[in-house]
Amino acid sequence: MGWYGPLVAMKALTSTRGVTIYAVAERAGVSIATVSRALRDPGLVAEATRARVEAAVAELNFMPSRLGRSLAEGRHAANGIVFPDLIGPYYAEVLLGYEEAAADLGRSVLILGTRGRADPTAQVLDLAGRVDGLVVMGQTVADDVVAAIAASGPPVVLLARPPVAGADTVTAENEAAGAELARHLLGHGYRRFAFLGDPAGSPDVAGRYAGIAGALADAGVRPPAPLRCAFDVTAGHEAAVTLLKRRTRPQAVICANDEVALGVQEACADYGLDIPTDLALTGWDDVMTARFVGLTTVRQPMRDLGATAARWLHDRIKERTESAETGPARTKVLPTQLVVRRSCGPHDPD
Amino acid sequence: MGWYGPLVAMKALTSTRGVTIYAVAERAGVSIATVSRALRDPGLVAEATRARVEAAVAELNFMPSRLGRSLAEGRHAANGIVFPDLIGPYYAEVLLGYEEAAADLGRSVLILGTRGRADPTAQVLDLAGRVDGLVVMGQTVADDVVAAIAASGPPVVLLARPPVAGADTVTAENEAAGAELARHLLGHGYRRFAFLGDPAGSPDVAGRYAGIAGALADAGVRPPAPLRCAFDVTAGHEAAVTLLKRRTRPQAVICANDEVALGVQEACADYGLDIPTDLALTGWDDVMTARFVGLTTVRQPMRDLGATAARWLHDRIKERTESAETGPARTKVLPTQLVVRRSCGPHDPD
DNA sequence: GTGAAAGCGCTAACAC
DNA sequence: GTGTTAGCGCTTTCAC
Repeated sequence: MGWYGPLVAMKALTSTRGVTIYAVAERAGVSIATVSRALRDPGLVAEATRARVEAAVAELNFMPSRLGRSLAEGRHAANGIVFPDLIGPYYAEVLLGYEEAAADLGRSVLILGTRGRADPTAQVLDLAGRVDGLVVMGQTVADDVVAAIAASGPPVVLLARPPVAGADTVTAENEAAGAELARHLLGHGYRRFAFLGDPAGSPDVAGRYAGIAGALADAGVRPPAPLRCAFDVTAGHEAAVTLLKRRTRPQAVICANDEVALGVQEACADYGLDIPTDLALTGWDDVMTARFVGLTTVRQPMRDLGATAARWLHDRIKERTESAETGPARTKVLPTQLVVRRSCGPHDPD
Repeated sequence: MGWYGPLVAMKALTSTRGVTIYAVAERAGVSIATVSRALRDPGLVAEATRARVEAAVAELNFMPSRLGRSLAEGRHAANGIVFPDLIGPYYAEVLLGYEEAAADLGRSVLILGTRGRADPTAQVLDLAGRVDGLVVMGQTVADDVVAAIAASGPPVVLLARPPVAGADTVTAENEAAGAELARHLLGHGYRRFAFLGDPAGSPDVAGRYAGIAGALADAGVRPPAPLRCAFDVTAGHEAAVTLLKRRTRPQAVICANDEVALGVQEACADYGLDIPTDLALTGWDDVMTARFVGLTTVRQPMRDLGATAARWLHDRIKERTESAETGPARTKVLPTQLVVRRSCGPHDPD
């Protein structure tokens, strides 16, 4: 904005803290209204006046207060995003896509991780009061909270979470990809499966499991009950230990995400089991490690998820600003892609 | 705060948008001052009055405006953080540590990625105007901008970046760990080294290179000139291709971070070179993939970096609020740890 | 082209 | 214990 001229200049006069528009006006010998105009639309002010204002701004090192401005304008020029956690590459990538797109649209980004806190409601509501629009990911707050915000707070876009009335929703394809993955494994000849992950813990996982179970059932194979575990390497490792102790061992282990699969891989190493010879293994997300260890997985467009959410939010905010009609809630499902590597078994080199 | 009772309630009366403290006061039959008191220090208000206020708050679904509150209080209750990028696990982990600690201290977090934009100054200054304290990481903005903010804006804590007058600094140990790494490799018997990464592009890398070069020189080995490359897998891959074309091949390749090393590993696979037989390889950071591919590296306390910065910032903010004396700038170097795995060569099983 | 003044929604003296 | 009122720093009619 204004004060990037004599950067290493003054800090005297008004004791530096809080150089207000009044000080600038006084120094320039004009009214605060003129200063405001000169700053936000120089065309409205006479050449000479503007020069004086600019000089005063530079000399006083003036930076308009965002708070004052926002209060007067009735907007924050900021967006928020709520995510369950930041552990693992998935959320970081989504966040990256979101921040990038939001910044391009000239908006600051506020983040809030709920990391399984008992009741993040208060924090989410607080966040809602700081932004012009809010993205809510996965299992972070209850539907009624989302609905309440969407109804009487800023617009909300849901990410990787089932739709709620009044909010747009962006997700990645889960069910069809799950089915495709299952069919691929069936093609390898496997008939005994295990599923590691908690469908109840995440809408995404629920979708993946549904697709997998459906495809297996269609092939006359009884879908495995999910072996519930958290979303990280340690949980996967532990779940695998449980699994490997059972009397009949599965031929293929399908995991809710890549990190769980990596935990399984660790456990197999401990037990002297070779992947894929002794056990086929698949993950989900296609994080960097998956590529380096040859893990078969399903790639999600993580950055795109974030970027799409940012753009949709922007639409809604504009809609409101221009007091246009509020369009109906939108839904978008971004495509995912099966990535076959060596962990699911041998393939003909073609 | 107030309005989490009848969540799915009203949205009428004041057209839902902007239920102010005046509306609550009117409905409760009291003054706005009383409403304010009832909300922020119930003890100051008579039992019966408070009940009426609370009822009004609930019925109107009132949520105090952050903007109004912040303007009156003269604080944002928010912290900011500026980072070069969010690609790769490193920054995400630091951010995680920061957000977590900040949230525990009751502060919201604003993020800003500069991702190599030409001049992020304006954005950083804008951010500075939205927060009570700011963390600035690595190579994002010039020193004079940092100094200007620290002098006449909110307190600043520097992260993974050389000290600037007026700001605290938190970094991870680089030089000593670099030396230790180099000595370890010398212990393997290697004498021909390569260094992949750009010391000029990051203070961290500069420190690592300095430590490595020093230790090599001490051992009578001429330090390699850095083969400059960016901080990601692709860059590492490309740099490795250049390197492997040279007439004399190094015995050990030391990389500025893990992702560069992973790129080298890829390139070696393409060239049919085995690690560590044909080439020893090391990274830096100890990201998840490093563990799974057996990469020797140096572990950084990434979350701790973020958490420490958050706490220091909190100290400074409190200092200012309580108009206490401003203590002298602090500096902290968090310890790092050499993690030896198979990529640097065979070790005696002990 | 410029100034005066009315807010934006809240907090905190200061009275009563 | 409660009400009045003066800001907090800016934007934006409405006059001149």
